[in-house]
Amino acid sequence: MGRNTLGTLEQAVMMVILALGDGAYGVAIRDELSRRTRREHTLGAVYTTLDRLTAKELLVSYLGEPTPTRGGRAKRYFKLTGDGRQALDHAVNTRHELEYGLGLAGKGA
Amino acid sequence: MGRNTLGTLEQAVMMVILALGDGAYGVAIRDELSRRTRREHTLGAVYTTLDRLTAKELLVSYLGEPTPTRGGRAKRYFKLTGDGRQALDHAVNTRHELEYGLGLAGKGA
DNA sequence: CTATTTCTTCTACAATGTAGACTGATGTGC
DNA sequence: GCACATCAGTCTACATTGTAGAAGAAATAG
Repeated sequence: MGRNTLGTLEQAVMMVILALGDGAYGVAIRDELSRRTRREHTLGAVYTTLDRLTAKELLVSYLGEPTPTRGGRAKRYFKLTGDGRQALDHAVNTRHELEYGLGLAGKGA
Repeated sequence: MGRNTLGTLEQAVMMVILALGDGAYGVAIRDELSRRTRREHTLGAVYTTLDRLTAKELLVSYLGEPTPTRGGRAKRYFKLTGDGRQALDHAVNTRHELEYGLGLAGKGA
């Protein structure tokens, strides 16, 4: 139990959580993820990933207060753990190592 | 037939193929991949990925001449197709979109 | 108290990741 | 030629990730 290779979605979700700072809960993560990847993602897919990352202790979650809006039940917020941060950094480094020397684009549509 | 999300290994293999240019055949790909990711990969794992990418027409392969070294049988070389190049570029762009604004490291251990 | 909205959990299956055994093709040295 | 060491690629099987959609729980409005 130590082999740690993050999948594409896993990395994406972790990055989105960093981007959202506080306020990183299920629905918000899903929306920001869809926005940044220009692609729809279902809540189920996102939560599954969130759960697995939490099980691997790369994320931790805590419950917030319910907001006084209709249906505003308590949200579960997520943030990276030290291990999570480390795993993500490692993935980013590996990525750079792979891209090194290639003339890969970087412009969007 | 349109769903196109490249996995971590798939992207890595494609990048390594670009990095190797000509000379991108199984064993060489495995070695360069292991070197860049600082991690061992088995031939089986690499070939499986190579086959799947070929099936998706993101790669094409062609046989080379046998080299006159002991056991030097003919190698199967791989290169990206137009679709492959496009899929990789897309993945890279999405990645940048995700990293945008985060202060992610870039230095290795 | 039931309808509706917001958010989360559960279940199931498809796609990717990974390992290791197995097969085929060459040369080497007797 | 024959047994063997090498280099390369194929096949099989199972673990981990990706993805969807249905179901469940909490909250407010009326």
